[in-house]
Amino acid sequence: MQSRTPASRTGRPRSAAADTAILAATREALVELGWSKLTLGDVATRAGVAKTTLYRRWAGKNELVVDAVAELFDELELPDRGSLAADIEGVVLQFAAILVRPEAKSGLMAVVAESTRDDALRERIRASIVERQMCLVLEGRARAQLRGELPPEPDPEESARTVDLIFDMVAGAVVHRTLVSGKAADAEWVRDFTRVLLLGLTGAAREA
Amino acid sequence: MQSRTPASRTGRPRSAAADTAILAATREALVELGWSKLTLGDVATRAGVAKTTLYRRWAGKNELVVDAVAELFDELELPDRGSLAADIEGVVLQFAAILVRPEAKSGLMAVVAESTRDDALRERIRASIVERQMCLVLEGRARAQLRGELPPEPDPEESARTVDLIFDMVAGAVVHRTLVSGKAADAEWVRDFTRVLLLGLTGAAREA
Amino acid sequence: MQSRTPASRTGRPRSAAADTAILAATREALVELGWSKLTLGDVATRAGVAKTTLYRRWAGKNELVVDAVAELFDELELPDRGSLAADIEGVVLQFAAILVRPEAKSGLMAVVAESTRDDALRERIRASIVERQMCLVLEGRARAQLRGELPPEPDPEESARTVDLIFDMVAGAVVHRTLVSGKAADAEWVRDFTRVLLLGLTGAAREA
Amino acid sequence: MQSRTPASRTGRPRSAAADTAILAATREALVELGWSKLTLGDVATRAGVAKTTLYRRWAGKNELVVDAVAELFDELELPDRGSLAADIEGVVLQFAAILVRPEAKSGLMAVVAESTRDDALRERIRASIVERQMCLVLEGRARAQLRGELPPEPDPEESARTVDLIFDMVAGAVVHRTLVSGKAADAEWVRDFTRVLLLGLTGAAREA
DNA sequence: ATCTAACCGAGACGGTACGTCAGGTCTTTCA
DNA sequence: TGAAAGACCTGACGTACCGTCTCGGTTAGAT
Repeated sequence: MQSRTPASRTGRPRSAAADTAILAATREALVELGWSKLTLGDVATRAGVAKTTLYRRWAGKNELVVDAVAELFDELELPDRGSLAADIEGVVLQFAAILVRPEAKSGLMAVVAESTRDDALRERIRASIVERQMCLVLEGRARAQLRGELPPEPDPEESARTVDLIFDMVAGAVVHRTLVSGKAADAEWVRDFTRVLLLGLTGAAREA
Repeated sequence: MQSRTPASRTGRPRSAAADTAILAATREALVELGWSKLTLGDVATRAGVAKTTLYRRWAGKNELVVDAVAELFDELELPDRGSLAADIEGVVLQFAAILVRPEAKSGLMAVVAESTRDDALRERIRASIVERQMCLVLEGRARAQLRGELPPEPDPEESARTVDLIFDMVAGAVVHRTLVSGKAADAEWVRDFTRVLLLGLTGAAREA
Repeated sequence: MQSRTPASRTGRPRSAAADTAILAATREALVELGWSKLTLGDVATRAGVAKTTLYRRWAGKNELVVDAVAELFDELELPDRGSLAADIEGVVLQFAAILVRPEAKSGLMAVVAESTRDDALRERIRASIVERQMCLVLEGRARAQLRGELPPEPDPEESARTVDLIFDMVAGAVVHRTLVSGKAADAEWVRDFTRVLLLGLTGAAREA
Repeated sequence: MQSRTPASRTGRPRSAAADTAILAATREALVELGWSKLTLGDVATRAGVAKTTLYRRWAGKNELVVDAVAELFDELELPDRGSLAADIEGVVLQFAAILVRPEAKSGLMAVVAESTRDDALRERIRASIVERQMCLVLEGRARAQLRGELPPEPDPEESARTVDLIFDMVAGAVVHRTLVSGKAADAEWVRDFTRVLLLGLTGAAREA
């Protein structure tokens, strides 16, 4: 997670319970205070932990919040709902359900904003949050190809471009709907969105 | 902009030059320092203005940055490029060109993040940034309907839903591509995106 | 008072009422806020006068408060009570009565403190507050000499020294009692004080 | 001194050197700037200490200056000079020597002025400055009674009144001479003052 | 069975920025 | 042209957090 495994074998081991408590406290503080008013001292107090313990494990607020928020996305799954459309609708609804939770709302955009000036942070976000979502896109496409709903991709390079495009379109639309427009990504919206997306994708695939 | 027009006739009037200098200084500081290290004291110094003058006009960092960033979007236009696809590609490229500028990158996501806990701020963003973009979507659709590329919408309520959807898809995809994925929304990507989007929209319109 | 009579005959004349209002407002603010929390802006507001008007007439807080407090000492008198002891007791009681008023308490010591680093201010205090008190000492001694209670002073230089001494002893004791010890200079204390002082003075005069 | 002895045994202990440095820096700043231009930020800088450290230990400027000035009076002693007159002259000269020092001059009157509106401050002054002086008066009287220069006091209540009176007369006269009249309390003045005071006291004692 | 290294809590440390406020000055409009 | 209104700059205020440090003490694994 955050530890770079300092390869120390001797000495007292770090308390595993502390990690859990700190991340939970971070989410709790995000809900109550939001990103900008969240302070590491407060998180430490909530977690019943000294501030030094916290700094020993995370470099700062950004890294801590990334880890705390990342755990929220662990619950994303892609159960087989029988069709590509149903699969997409299912995962988008799951994704939207996470985004409306205040601990995600407050923290996610903020760390993304910070990551525009901090490459290490961006990489951390990519690895612990974005990567997981990207896997779902790949998995969904593979499943659709098995079903015959999508043709097998001819060119691996173009394939990667398409996956990137789909990912940005899906994630971007849900995030924008939820956090910028401030409206719920409810079942109706998700249905409309999925229809447009799928028609576009199949149409583009037919053209090629 | 920020003034609530106190309608005072007497007394020394506010310096109009100060507003311009402050907003420019804010953008300059955003470029150099980014959102989180930007301080109002520093902005005041850069603008050659007292900190109190700044606080007299803006409630805080958030409001100031919204106004500073909003000015960047004033340059968004929708010249008639002859077809809906060309119009969309044009405006998306403009939008992406703004988003890669560091003053936008640093500030925009941050204020959006803050707005998740501050309704007044969200409304300010909507009025001064989002609204402008939404107008372009409406204008582009009207133009496409005149050209016969899109059918006139039958139901005004569904029409509004569609516009919202398009807007979230366009803005969301570009923002996600640029700020989350951290890749350029270049001509090739925009072409791919536009093709998928238009096929989806026309397909959905045909179904209905 | 504070004006250096710039001998300007033209223009709108200064409002005489303003001076009165400002000094009264200053005393009022001294009572409510004390020296350190008194602000010129607040005084101006209370007096119904613009801050600029105030600065046109006084150089700053110190000068203003000196004038405001000085007016309190205008009421000091030395009615003939028939004996030196009674005269002293009378004037000391008057002096103490002024010192317990909050507008004097708060302001007097503060401007004296400031005057330790500002000779112009010390001179202003001397001229408008101390001088008046010193006159009473001189007047009282003259009256006592007429009555035969004190011998005429032989040496003018020694005479001045004695007056200074008496003045410091009287004023100092009352001020210390009231403002440092924080106890009332009531009739009993004044009687005790006067007895010691007079016995000392007459004893010293007899020795010489 | 300023600490309320929170009796916390854990955590990093407070730096004892900081206290010394801060109080010395305060006196230095008093000499250079005087009370009104002294700022806590400047004191912190001079002491090589953070402003927060300063605020952690003292509630504000007043409390800090009281402690800084109080240390000046630690050097007051009452060596046995053989007679009451000599004892008084000695201590008064010591007292005057402290009062002419600019760090005392600037600070003492100012905190007394502030104390007229702040009972906690008055008590702090009493405990750390006035009390010490009062002890000298008591000690001097006891010594004089041993020598037979003063009669033993018959009534404890009247005794306390007399001590208070003497204290206000001595301290008040010296302070007034030095800070209000702005003249030196030199050997000659002290001799004159002591003669008058002693004649008054012995005369009053004889009467009783 | 005791080292001993790394952990833990508490909290003081030097700093930076905050948002407010007062001191003075300057620039309007009004009377 | 003075007075009122109020915006302006300067700079101190007291607070909150930052990230680091120094404590006294605890908890394992290694000797």
